[in-house]
Order: sequence, then structure tokens, then C-alpha cells
Amino acid sequence: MITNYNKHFDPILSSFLSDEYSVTIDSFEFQLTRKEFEGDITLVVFSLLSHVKIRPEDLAEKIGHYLIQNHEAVIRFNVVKGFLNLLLADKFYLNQFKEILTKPNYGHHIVTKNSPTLMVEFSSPNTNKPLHLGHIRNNLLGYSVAKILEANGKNVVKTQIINDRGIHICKSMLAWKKFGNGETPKSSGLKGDQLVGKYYIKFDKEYKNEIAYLVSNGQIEKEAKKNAPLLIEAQGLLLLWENNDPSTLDLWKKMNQWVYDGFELTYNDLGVSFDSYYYESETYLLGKNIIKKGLANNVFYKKEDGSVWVDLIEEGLDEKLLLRADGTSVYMTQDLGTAQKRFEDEPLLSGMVYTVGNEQDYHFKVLFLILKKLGYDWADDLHHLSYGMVDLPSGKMKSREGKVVDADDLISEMTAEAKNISESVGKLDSLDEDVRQLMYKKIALGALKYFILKVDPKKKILFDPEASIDFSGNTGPFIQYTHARIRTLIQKSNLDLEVFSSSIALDERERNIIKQISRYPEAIELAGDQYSPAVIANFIYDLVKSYNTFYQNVSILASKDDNLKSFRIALSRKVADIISSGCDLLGIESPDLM
RNA sequence: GCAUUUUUAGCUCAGUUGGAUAGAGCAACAGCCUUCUAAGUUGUCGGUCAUAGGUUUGAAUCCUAUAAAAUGUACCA
Repeated sequence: MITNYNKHFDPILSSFLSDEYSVTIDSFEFQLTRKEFEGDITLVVFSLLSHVKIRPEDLAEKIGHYLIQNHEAVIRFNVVKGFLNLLLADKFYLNQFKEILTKPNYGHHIVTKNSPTLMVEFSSPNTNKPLHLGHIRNNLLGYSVAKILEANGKNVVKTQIINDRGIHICKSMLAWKKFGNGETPKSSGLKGDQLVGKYYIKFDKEYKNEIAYLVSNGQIEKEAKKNAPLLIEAQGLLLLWENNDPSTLDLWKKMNQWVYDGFELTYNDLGVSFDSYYYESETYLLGKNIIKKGLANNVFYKKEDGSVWVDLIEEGLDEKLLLRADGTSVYMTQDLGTAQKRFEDEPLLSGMVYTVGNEQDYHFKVLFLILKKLGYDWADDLHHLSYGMVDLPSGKMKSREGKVVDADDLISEMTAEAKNISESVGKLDSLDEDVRQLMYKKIALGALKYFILKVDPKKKILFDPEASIDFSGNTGPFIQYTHARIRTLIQKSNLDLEVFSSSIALDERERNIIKQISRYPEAIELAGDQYSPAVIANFIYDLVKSYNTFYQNVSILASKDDNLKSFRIALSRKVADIISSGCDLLGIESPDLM
């Protein structure tokens, strides 16, 4: 179904049906005509039959005749079963195109101070290990969705909650203390997050050794896992941290800072950024006041041992623990508190989007339900942007075991590959060395981002490091390349003004392009409704395909007719603008040269 | 066991929310660079839309059952 023709045809169809059959229908269903039939758009007549009791062919025929006589855009029609195919005048498309040209930020809704504010949370890393491919998907998705929501007229606050405390952080701290010999990012030349990650892996290795040793001395594995000295020591460190032990806090701050510095570099490479930050070390005690409130309202209840629970069995879920018997909070408690805090921090906030993997579908279902039960009016405006895992052929990535596709490694490998390919096809040779290096990176990231964003978020991605990511076909570089080609074409055209009259006979390919670009606003809205960059990616790809067949078959600059040439350049420019805009929504750069 | 999600060409994915004869890329094969950039383009090959029922004028799309896979299943975060 398409909607951008409704404003042109709904009124006239509506009045026809009311005059002829005394029925009131004010919206009609159109679709693009299949290429094996003559026509541009197709009115699907079937859905009208419940109101008008005649054969679909007859109704279609009548409507067709009426439109020819009463709507200047319709020049021919044919009827196949219940489908009324309408052929529209070139002038209609030219006018449509001219209308598009007058809208500077075509497809984007304007954001004002009064627009609703949304918080989009993504990234949310642990500070004990570097980012891997799974985090890349999270970052790209969150960032792109934030952009898409902006394009849909929302004020967006991009935020992340940093998981900077807990036993896992203490593990890497302890390993560094014991085995690090004072190693720093400076002394080792390692990126800070890589360095800390190294000690997280080191901990796991030594810990496993200890378990093996204990088991060989007769302990059961389950016991050995609890009794290993390293684990006990790490737990001790967590206790010291919670009691604000100065030297522990110092080490914690120092190592976290290394990680933040390292992450910053990776975020820069990925081109993502944030407007605000939340730290779990500051929020992990929040939420207890909500528990009190819930108890007072009988939304929650207390068990004999003093633990607090919520009963969601009526909603088809389970009972969920909110506060342990000893009064300490759990993950859910924190999230309740953090949500509330954010609405206090941002007075204009009207909703939130959580970019978190589908492992936590259940958690967010429960979280949102509890907030709703507690009566927060914003509880209906929370959305869990759930996405599938990125798996390796060998299974799940496990950073403890070092079985990951490291984000930094992947980016540098792809940059090297972009360089290889550029050199072998002889592109970019004219550029300076440093500009060229930047270009390789833009192309590499274009490939990576598109590879990830073009698939529906909820589907899992299987990434084969052996196969690597393509640079030709349905890929980011293909889109970037088409964009660059159009930009140089425009430059070579040397036209000061792209003004043209409406007396042009359009080529079928040109009509197709106009049809496609006129649907860009729909695509942006759909992407926003579905929180799915894939919608944009696929839209842009289709447009690029259409433009390429046009480009391949029409010598644009060779045209003797200035009017036609102006039109074609204007069309090309609009296509380039939309590609560029779409890439921007995906966080992909679209260089003018390539 | 229960819950959620996924299943479309050899591989990776689309499929405009129920419309006509299901589309791309990769891979394989055959063409197109003296013409605006060949990371391109034209064509060939490739389909029991997991399976079986149902609803409907019409189903890859909605419902039910079955199968396979992934994830979750509460005092980890």
C-alpha cells in the first residue's frame, strides 16, 4: 500500500462514490502498478465491494471513466480483475517533483522546542572489556534510531548507562593488581579498554586454573567455583569498593578512565555520540523509594522473609523479586529508579527507547508492566528496541574466553580491505595520502554500518569472520559510490540554475525515480514507527538501483536540450540529496568523491 | 516443561502491514569500458515462502497445530 497519492485522488473518488452510490468512503487503497501492466498507480477496488454491491470489474471500469473525465492527471486506464490501473500524465510527475524541490529538508519533520522529547539509550557498556561486534550493532542501531526519531520531529537525547561497578569490574581490577606489574596504556601502548580487557581474560584464566586445582584435590566443581581464592578476593574487593575504601576507589577510577579513553576512540571511529551519561555506580541504589510506594499502594507485597515481590501472573508473566530479604536491590529495582530519575532530570521527557539485546525481552516486559501498574503516565511511552545477537559460526561470542570479534580489530581490518580494493580498481589515486586514508575509513565504515543496519533489528546476524564484509553489490560502498558519481556529474554540468518547464516528456526511468523519491517521507515515518533503520537502508538501496539504470542508459550531460538537461541534473541532485540524507540517518558518510 | 522470537533461491537478505505471475545482492554462466567514475550495468540459471490445516473474493503476510533453531525462565547485571 502507498499513501502519497491519496491526497490527489481521495476527494474526487469520495465524491464520485457518494454521488453515484450514496456511500461515504474517504480513504482509498493505492499501490504501484506492477510492471507487466500499463499504468503508474493502481486502485484496489476489492475493498470497496463491501459498500458497493456490484462486480469489481464494473466498478473499476466506472471509476476509470469518471477519473479520465474529471481528473486531469489521469490519461489512460485499464482494468484487470479488481485492479484499476491508472496511467498518469508526465505533467503530474513534474509538478510533484517541483513540489519536492521546494521543500528544503524533504521528508524530515521540523523539530522545535515544543516537540516531544525522547531519550534513546544505547551502547551501555561494561567497563571491564573492549567493545565487540555485538556492541557495534547496539551502537549503530541506537544512534540511527535516534536520528530517525529526530527526522520524525522528536527532540532526542542520546544517552547511555555505563555499567561501571560490580563483581566483573573487580575481577579485572584484581587481576591487574596481581599480575599487572603496574602496566598502563602508556607503558604498554595498548588502548585502555584493551588493556583492562586483557586482565579480565587473565582473571578468568587464573580462576579456571584454581578451580581445576581444587577439583583435582577432590572438591566438586560447584563448590570449587565458590571457593576459589581469586573469586573470594574479588568479592572482598567489591566489599571494599562499597565501603568507599580510598585505594580501591582510586584504582577503580584509574582503570575506568583508561576504559573511557579507549571507548572514546572507538565511538569516534563509529561516528556515534551521546548527549548525557548515567553511571551505574551512581544509580544502583535508586529505586527503593519506588518499592515503598508500590508497597503502600498494594502493587507489591512482602514475603515472610522480608523480600519484596510483584505478582504478574494475571498478566501472563511470573512473580518477580524486587528487593532481597536483606534489603538490597536487584537489577529491576535499579531500572525502576533510573527510569523515574530520568523523567525528573528531563522535565520535558515524554518517552524512552532502550536499545538492549533480545536476551532481555522478558526483563523489559516486566519493567514496563510494573511502571504501568505503579501508575506512571509515561509508562506507555517506553519502548524496548530489541535486537538479535550477532553470532559467530562457532556460536555465541564470549569475551571472558576471548572468543569475540573485537570492534577495533574489525574496523582496522575493514579499512585495510577498503584500501586494497580502492587500489586495485584504481580509485582515489589522485588524492593526497592523508585524505585517502580518511576515505578508506569512511568506505570501510560505510560497508560495516550498512551490513549491520540493513537487516531487520529483531533478526540475529550470523557473522563469518572468514567471509568478511563485501564492498560490491547491495552494500554501503555501492551507495556511497553512486552518490559520489552523481555529485561529480552535477559539478561537471556547470549549470547555475536548474530551472525547467513542465513540457518535458518523461522517460520511464525518470518517472520511476520521481515515484520513488516522492515516497521518502513515508519511508522515514515507517522507519520511525518501526524503530528500524533497515527501512531506510532498503529504501535507499532501491533508489540507488533505479538511478543506476537511468544513469547507465541516459547520457545526461550530452543532452542538447537545455530544458531537459536542467531537469535531469535537478533530478540527479535530488536523488543525491536523498541518498545523502538517508545515509545520514544510518550514520553513514556520503563523500562527494570516491 | 512454559514464554518470546526466528524459519523466503546454494549463501546473505527484502517483501510498502491481506492484493495481481514472490524480489535484490553474492556465488555460477554469457555480454557491455573510444561516450557523465565498470565498487557499475544487461541477461541466463536458481522458489513446495519450514510442514499441515483454517479464515478470506484474495495469504509469504492473519489464526491453530507440528517441526527445527535461538533466547529467557526471577534474589547475575
